[in-house]
Amino acid sequence: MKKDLPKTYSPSSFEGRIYQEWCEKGLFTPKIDKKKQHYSIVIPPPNITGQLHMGHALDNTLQDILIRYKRMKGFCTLWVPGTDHASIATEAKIVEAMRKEGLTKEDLGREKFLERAWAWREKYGGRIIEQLKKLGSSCDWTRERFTLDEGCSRAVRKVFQQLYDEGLIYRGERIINWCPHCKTSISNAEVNYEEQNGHFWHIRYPFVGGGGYLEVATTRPETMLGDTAVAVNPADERYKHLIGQYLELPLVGRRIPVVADEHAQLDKGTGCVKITPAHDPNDFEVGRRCRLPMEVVLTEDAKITPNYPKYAGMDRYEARKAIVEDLKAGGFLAEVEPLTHEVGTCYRCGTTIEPMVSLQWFVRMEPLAGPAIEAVRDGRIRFVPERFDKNYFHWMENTQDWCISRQLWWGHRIPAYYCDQCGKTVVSADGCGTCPDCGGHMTQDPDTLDTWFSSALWPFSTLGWPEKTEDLDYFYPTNTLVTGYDIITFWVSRMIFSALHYTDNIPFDTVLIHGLVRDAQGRKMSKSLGNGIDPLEIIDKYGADALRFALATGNSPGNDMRFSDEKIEAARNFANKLWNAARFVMMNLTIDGIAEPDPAKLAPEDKWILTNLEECVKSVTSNLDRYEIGVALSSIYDFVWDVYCDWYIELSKPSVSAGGERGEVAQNVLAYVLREILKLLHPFMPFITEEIYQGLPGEEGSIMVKDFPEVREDWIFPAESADVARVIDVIRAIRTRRNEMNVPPSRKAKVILETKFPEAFRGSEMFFARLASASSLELTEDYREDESAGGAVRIVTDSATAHIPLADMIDLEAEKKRLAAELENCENEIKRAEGKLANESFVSRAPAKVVDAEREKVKKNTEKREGILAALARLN
RNA sequence: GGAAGCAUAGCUCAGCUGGGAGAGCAUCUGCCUUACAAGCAGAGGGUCACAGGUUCGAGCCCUGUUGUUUCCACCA
Repeated sequence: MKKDLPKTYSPSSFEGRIYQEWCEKGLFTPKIDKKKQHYSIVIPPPNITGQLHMGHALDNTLQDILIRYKRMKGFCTLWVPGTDHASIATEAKIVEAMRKEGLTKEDLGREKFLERAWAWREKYGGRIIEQLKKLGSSCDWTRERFTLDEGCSRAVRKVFQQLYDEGLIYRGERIINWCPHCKTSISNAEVNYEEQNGHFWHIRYPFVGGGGYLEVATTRPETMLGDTAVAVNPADERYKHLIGQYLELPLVGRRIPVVADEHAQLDKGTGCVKITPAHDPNDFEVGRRCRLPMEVVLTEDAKITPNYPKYAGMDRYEARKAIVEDLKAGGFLAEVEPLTHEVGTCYRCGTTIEPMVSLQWFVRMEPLAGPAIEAVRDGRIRFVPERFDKNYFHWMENTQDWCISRQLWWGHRIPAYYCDQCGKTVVSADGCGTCPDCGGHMTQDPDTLDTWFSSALWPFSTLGWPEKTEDLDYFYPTNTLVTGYDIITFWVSRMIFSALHYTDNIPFDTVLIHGLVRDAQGRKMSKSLGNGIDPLEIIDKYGADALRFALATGNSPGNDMRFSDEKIEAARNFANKLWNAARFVMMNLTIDGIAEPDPAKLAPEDKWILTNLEECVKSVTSNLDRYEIGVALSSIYDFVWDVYCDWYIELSKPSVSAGGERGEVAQNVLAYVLREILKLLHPFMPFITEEIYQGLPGEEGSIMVKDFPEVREDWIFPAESADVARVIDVIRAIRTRRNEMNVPPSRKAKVILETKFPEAFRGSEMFFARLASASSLELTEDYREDESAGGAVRIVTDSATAHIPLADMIDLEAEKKRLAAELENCENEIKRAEGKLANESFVSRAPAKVVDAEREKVKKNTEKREGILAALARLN
């Protein structure tokens, strides 16, 4: 129903209401129609501990734009929402909260702890969902999922068992990354390397029974307690003869052999490497090759074990100090060099990780990686922008086995059971109470799985897999996955190999990668810097539409962007502009519905705006189809502001106020184009477009389920458009001239237009009156100076010369100069274009379109030159 | 040690398959022209990092250089 809009644009007054209406009408829930093509997206599930930040806002804005666009394009669309249990992050928060109460996990016990965790999830898990709603996300909330819900858990257990049965999951003692703060193993992908200042300590290891020493160098002297050998390269002439001899480990007194191993490099350090198989990944490998014993010297909180009474209980850094002191005192320390090196840290808490030998579960990656690489290589899955596939290939090709067990309680408990009596291991998705061999009691593995193990299944577990559900059948594989480049290795790659292995299908066909949202200075937003911008505050102040606009505009796939006050203000201003344009249209509407414009009745300016609209539709559509969301949006911005508002609304005013049939036609075109604009813009700015749409006369239902504009080739009118462009050119030229001469708009003046295109200007009196301060407009093909007027200002375009009798304002000399400059300009243009056209190979090789454009330039500039020369002649 | 991105107006960034460089903000000038001062009408401002190459034609493609950011990697 037609209604007038409030005078000021205040998004907070309608955004909440509109979102609620969409929900109540169930518009986010698709009706499965097998005749229609599906388009589905699964949300990258935010952590339940999380609050909406700018990264989420960007990620979800992009997804919502795609989903809304496809929905309007007639696809059966589904956007599956949900949250991630985020085992480490959540458990850490709960432990932290408990610590404030003076409690530990162990005080509570597993069961009570999990009760707390679920309560936490109850309390905070919904928070981020509410925040996504404020952003306008059109997710199907009836299908909301959680990585730890029953369905996802079943999928996880099933996958685990299948992989185990196939021999792709194994349990073994390997060196893993241990976080002494989180007290769990983490995968290689979860380790961040940071440059740190350290030292290179050179230590002398004496030979057993005297006779000199070998010098080794290490960055971690405290691990020497666990040394079980020193390695030299078998090709190293300096040490070759010493292989097989024994050294006495300083401070400990253990006899350790000198072994030969390629790991020791001739040109590095002293060429001798101390080997600590239990606390270094390389040494672990050396230990296996040389069958060395493993000596564990650190506990799970990174303190020295009781086996070394002198240092027992010291944490690794204290122990380092003490041991260095003792080495020095014992005369074993040869040298200390300063050194910067990369140190692994926990991606969650930043603590320096400790490589340790530990019994853990692993996924064998090599057999899974091959097909995953193939799917991207053969184009079944495409990264946008393409360059990220290099990233992906590199990781996939070099990936090592994935450590999936975590010493945490919050998560999917590993479905492996061990017999208390005979030690048999049973892996079963359905649980196992008694030992199939001896009937003994089975105890389930206490560990849980890496959070990413369940997220890896997300695209199909959320659709019901392993059940054969209708959703899975219809919506899978999904189409676009939208995520940041920082998460390709953690998540995207794992979804790909998981999907290929379990569902025999790709999880999605396109991965749209976006960058990070940085602050106005280009810094990463972070808690420690305190430079984070809260999207919710932005929404409160400027509206969700403005936030979405600011995030979507001027940004291309894969690139970082900065967020600043200027950007969000510009976005809000655009919303305000649209609001006011709509307000103008509605104030002037007397028709009770919007009809298809009838070409027979249209004025040239109507045809001009429709032609421009079609160009805009073309640009928006093709750019959205190529995921160029920012470019698509700026096409709309330009059309709305520079074409529709600045020109068409102004050009339509005379018709609208004149009324009658012409008035109604103009009204209808105004409203029609506005409605198409709203549809084009709806995916980007859903709230304001819906609010305005609801006020249009004769429109029923929500804009979000209307058809997206299609290009209408029959509404492109090149001839009339060119004529209107001529009028606009002349008006612009007059404005510029008047501005230069400081003539106030209040001073009206007669305009005599000398033109060879009188048809183009016929009927444009009102345009010149309103937009070029003309008191009257006279058209002539053969201008003769009215001597009594005493001279006039001449304004020359390629299609007309405007003569304006503002004799008293003219500075003759300045006028001559200006015209001379314009003439020179014009002649340069002609020379340039003619030069090009004189070039034989240009004319023969360049496309006809380009050559014609050059010819057209010559023609236009030649016409313009004539006008300028005539104007100059009159000055003398 | 490998790999990638970026370098365009004072600032922040667009620039689609190569066909005479654009926006927002900032600056300057003039306007309350009843949709909008969150606005209107104008103006100024660029050797598209540098050096070569391919091409009739290069911001765009190729090579190298410089600066910068990021990712990956087991450096004792």
